[in-house]
Amino acid sequence: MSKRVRVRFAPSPTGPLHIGGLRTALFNYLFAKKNNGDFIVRIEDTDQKRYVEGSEKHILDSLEWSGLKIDEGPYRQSERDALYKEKIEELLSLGHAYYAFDSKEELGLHRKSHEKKGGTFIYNYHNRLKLKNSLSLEKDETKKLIESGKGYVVRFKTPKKDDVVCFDVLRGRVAFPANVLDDKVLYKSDGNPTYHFANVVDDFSMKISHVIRGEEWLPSLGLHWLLYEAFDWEKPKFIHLPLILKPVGKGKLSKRDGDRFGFPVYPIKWVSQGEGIEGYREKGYLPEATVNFLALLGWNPGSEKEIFSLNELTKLFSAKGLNSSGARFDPEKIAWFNQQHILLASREFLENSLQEELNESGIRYDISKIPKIIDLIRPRLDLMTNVLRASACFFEAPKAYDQRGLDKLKDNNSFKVLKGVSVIFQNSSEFSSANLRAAIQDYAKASFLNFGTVLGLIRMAVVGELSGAGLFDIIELIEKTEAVKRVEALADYLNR
RNA sequence: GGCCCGUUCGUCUAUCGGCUAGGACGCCAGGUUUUCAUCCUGGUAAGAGGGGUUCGAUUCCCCUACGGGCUACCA
Repeated sequence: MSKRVRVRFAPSPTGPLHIGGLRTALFNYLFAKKNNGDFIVRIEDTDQKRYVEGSEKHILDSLEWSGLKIDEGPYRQSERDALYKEKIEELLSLGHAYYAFDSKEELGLHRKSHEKKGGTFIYNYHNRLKLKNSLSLEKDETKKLIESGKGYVVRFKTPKKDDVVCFDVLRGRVAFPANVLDDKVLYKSDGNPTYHFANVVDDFSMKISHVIRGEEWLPSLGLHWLLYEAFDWEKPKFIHLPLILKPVGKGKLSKRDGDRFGFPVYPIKWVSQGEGIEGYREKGYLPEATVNFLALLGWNPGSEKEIFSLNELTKLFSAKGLNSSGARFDPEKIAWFNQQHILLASREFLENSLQEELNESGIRYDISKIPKIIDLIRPRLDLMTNVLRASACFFEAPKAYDQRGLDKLKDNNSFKVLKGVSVIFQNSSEFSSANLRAAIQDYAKASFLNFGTVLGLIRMAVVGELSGAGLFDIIELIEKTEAVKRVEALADYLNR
């Protein structure tokens, strides 16, 4: 029997979750669900300086909105201090770690002087004996420094070897020359573990089977690998996901790109210091569409199908379909996914969305007409935020007329034509779409009018612009009194 | 600078050595809808460059170029 699949999404609460983070969470989730495993969330809050109030909530709310259900957690590293203390003691006694007393200033100086010479300062076996630490100092000196309260860090004692050979599921063998790996700080002088240490300890203690994370972690794989070996722990499998790149220009997608390109970078709204930045949810995107788009950015199902629900994705997902190169974020494609998912959305959902908007705006409506309205506006809906706009003509007379459209349409005869239409409407015995259409058709023919022009005028009267759902369907729905009123209104407007 | 990863249409991608290089978004044209949208049909457009290996390379290897990431007592 193979090991139970357990994956984790491990964000740090240093700000809102962005769309790239959501994708990492999504791939973890899909992998877990596909393999009947557990999706665990762990908040990596070991750096109290960078902690941002509200970000943990934003992360969790974003996951919930996206439909990613957490099986375990959220754990918080800040609540697991005892574990890390125990493990660092263990590593120290194993001789794989040591105390270091070099000040930040001293290290900064070293770094600077190396940089000047075009090199990089690396703290490891080739120079650690020349630096201030428990390996270079006498035992009692070390003890004195520890007890002095001036602060110390615990560093990893990188073994002296040629190559650290690691394996990544997507990339295969990845080797790092050991001499470029430095003795990373494992425990900070503030008494907290660093990311690297807490991360490895937690992944092991939580029995994580697959570490699925962003490619930005690939360079630290060597360190993590050595850490597992130092503890003699069995390693998880590692999958480093390619990064999401900006739509245009250089670099990876960042939190500031949203403003610049005019598309959201957060799943849901982020509020800080009274200022809110809208997310996909607020901009009218469906979570299904957002998830679908993200899933296909760097992964493919091996077929030509593209539209999937989250549930379908959990059945189809395979790490094999993951690819290893960075992908540019395409706002136009996510818009298309949204449209496709609106086309597929349940009637109830769309009805409720419309009713909510109507209630909020205080618009009175006939509930029995809602289903028909949804049918008419659905293929015209791109963003959920447009439900009201798309259905406005069913509830209210146009507040204004599209002037350019009207100018093209109207002539000296328009007033008369509209009056004629008004009479036909009033005399219509069966006020149905088909009937009305036939009546107007006859009217145009008998009066030697261009049917399209007549239709345009009526549409202008009813909708206020030359677009929207089938004209006679709208008219049937708004019923005779309202239809006549609107036609008369435009006639009056033209007669002024 | 050093280390690591990557490179197929403008963008997301398929291809597990045999290719007339397939699909999707976008764009363009046509059709349906007397509008708009949806939908349908067609078109546009690609394996970075140079070396190998091979009967045959987009596919495997090397070099170069380009892109990306990392290089903190941040994650």
